[in-house]
Amino acid sequence: MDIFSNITKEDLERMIKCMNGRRIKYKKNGIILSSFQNTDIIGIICSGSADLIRIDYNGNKAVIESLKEGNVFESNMFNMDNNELSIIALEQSEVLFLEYKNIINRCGNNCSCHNQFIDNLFKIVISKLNNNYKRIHLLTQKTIREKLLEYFKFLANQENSKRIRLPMNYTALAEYLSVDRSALMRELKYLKEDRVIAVLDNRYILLNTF
Amino acid sequence: MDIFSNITKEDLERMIKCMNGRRIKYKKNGIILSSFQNTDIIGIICSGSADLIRIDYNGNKAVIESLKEGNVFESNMFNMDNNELSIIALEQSEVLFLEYKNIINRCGNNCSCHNQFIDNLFKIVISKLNNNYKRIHLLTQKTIREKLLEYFKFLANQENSKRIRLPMNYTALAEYLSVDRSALMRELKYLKEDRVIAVLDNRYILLNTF
DNA sequence: ACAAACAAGTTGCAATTGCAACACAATACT
DNA sequence: AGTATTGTGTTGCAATTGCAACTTGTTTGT
Repeated sequence: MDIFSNITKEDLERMIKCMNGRRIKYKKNGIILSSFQNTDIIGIICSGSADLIRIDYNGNKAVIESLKEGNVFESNMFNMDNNELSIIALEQSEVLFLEYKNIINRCGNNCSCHNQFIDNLFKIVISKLNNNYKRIHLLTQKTIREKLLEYFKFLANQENSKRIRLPMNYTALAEYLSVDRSALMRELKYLKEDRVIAVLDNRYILLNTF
Repeated sequence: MDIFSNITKEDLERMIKCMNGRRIKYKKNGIILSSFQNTDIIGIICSGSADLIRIDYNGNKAVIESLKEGNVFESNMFNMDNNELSIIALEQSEVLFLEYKNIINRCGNNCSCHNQFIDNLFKIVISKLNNNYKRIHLLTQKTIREKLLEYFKFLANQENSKRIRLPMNYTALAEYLSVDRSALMRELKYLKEDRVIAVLDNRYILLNTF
């Protein structure tokens, strides 16, 4: 899902001007956005990567969203609660900022590319929403076994096959499911012993139930 | 957050026509939308209430979102995965359907109310996203105690007071945090014993830490 | 006003899980 | 090529949690 899909290069350049676009470079650990600024903007990671993090009342940092090249963030979210949200560059990165009000209230030209842009943006946000619902579904499963099986079934459904490939390593999966890594490994072992799954080489898993 | 805020009644009526609006009444348990239909629409609950539910591979129903009067749902989400999502009326309800394509590609009139509508819609979706991130933050806490305290701190921050009012009952809270209700009650008791919180009459709680 | 339905509160016990502390394999770094 | 870092896999043990089975309040409906 690309924010610029179905938009020609010429239209794009014109539109970026129209939306008061500014490209800014950040060093590693640079603060791309924090709750203190409260401008409504849309940001696009042109190169590099960044994390959207929440700093909670105890000072703990939690990664809410990982942003990679081409990904989009919406600053509107920042003013919602008194939550301290920040976006931090993980490496040397370039970000394109667009003004929210110029996205919503388009210029007089009524260019169709602008509609396409809003369509893309809306679909990106909806897809984020959907990812969240999925994760919530997994997190609300009672046992690690259930979390794993539901996750595997998501993948199997997506790939339309009993043979699935994990898109992340076990350490990351444990974090995603919010369980202890060693406990996850143990449960995987039990699942193998019970012949519910078979782990093939590398990161491939075969589901015996579907 | 109202989808029609800052839009006059006259503009509204015009716009609804423009977006091919259709009002449909449903009986209790009526299917407002299911994954099988794949039209891109925005739905608004005019009266009554409904649940957005996921039916998983075992046939278990999980409520993803509770929709009340004035709330909005986006059917775009339905075509994302092979997930079986449905919206079911919980009581006699009326729903206004608007065509997504007519929302994005506006009519020639270039009316400002249309921009306002897109602004409202976008902010609603962003606020849903934000609610999800909050819930994920709570669900990823390791212990019931941490879940409760983070939840209380959200509320205290929102109300800017150590004295908070729970917006739901304990049964609903246990479900929201995905923990056993009796275990939640037990943890509340421990929190009281440890003087971390004090439970006032009804549903008011006083936080001793902040 | 009464019953029925729902919510709060309690507790023993067993199952699940997190934690700590490892060994070992794979990858990345210089 | 050798070292440092990161990921995998294992296990004992203690802490947390879910479950079951209750009792006691509190609402709601007729």
